[in-house]
Amino acid sequence: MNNYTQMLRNHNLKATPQRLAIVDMLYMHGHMSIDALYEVMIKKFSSISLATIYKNINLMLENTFIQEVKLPNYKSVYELTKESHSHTICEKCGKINDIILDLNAIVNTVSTLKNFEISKADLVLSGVCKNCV
Amino acid sequence: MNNYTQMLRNHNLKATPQRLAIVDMLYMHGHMSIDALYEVMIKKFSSISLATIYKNINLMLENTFIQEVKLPNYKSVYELTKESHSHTICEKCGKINDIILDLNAIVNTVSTLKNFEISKADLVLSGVCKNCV
DNA sequence: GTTTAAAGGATAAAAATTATCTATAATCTT
DNA sequence: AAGATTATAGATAATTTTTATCCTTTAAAC
Repeated sequence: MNNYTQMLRNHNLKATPQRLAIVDMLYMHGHMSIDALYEVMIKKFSSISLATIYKNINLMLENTFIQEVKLPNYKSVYELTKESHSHTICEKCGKINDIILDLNAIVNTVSTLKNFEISKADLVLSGVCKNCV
Repeated sequence: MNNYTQMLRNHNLKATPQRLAIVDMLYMHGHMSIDALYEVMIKKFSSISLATIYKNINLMLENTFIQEVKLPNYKSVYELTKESHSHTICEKCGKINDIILDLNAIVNTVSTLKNFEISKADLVLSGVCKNCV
């Protein structure tokens, strides 16, 4: 039994082949839209329903097994939950990357300045990656 | 002729009453979803079509007269284009606020570290505002 | 005022997402 | 390991969201 099986069960999710494949795809690709996910899944499960993709994505979101990443000008993508991080997106090639940044200074500033208790900071940096300049 | 009339024309948009009202609503409310906008607009223009809202929002986006703000767990909201800024959103009351933060340190770090030319930084801070603690 | 080009409203169409229902498969119990 | 239990997959319909079309009206230019 691989580790995703157990991880899914720990989140009260049955480890179905479809689900394991979704998790596997997200792990391999890093970030995927619903469409992209359906496209790769249909290759493995020729009769998979789009509803199954949606249902599973929503369930996994509720169980914080995965996270939604909202991007300017693009559709949302989904990724496995991991250490808190930010994202870069290349406006030329569309490549999305994780990047771990220390946002403590900013978070602290806002907390004290505005009396706003921050629980989460979502940062997306848009631009041009080194391969596209 | 008020200033929005001229501003719309500068963006090659005819200054129709509906458009002026949309701009006015965005100015007054700061951030509005499509639904919220339609709700207030129907009060002024009892026969306005939802399509008109969508068409205008999309046109104004293309002309960068307004900006879309994508928020975790919420629908997108729209705001008049102004000086670059970040957002806070209260998880209790849903209130969205603008906040001007200096992200230069972070932007520079990423630029040099990852060779990524940043053109835009979208930051949303989720948490609890001072009124909701 | 007349012309013209764009925009509004009504509506249909398309796209995206969610709900329903039944057979099946995963997990639990023994 | 076999049977009982429960959640899930798939098919499909329904709903929601967004866009397109078509014709009439209106803003802006002359």
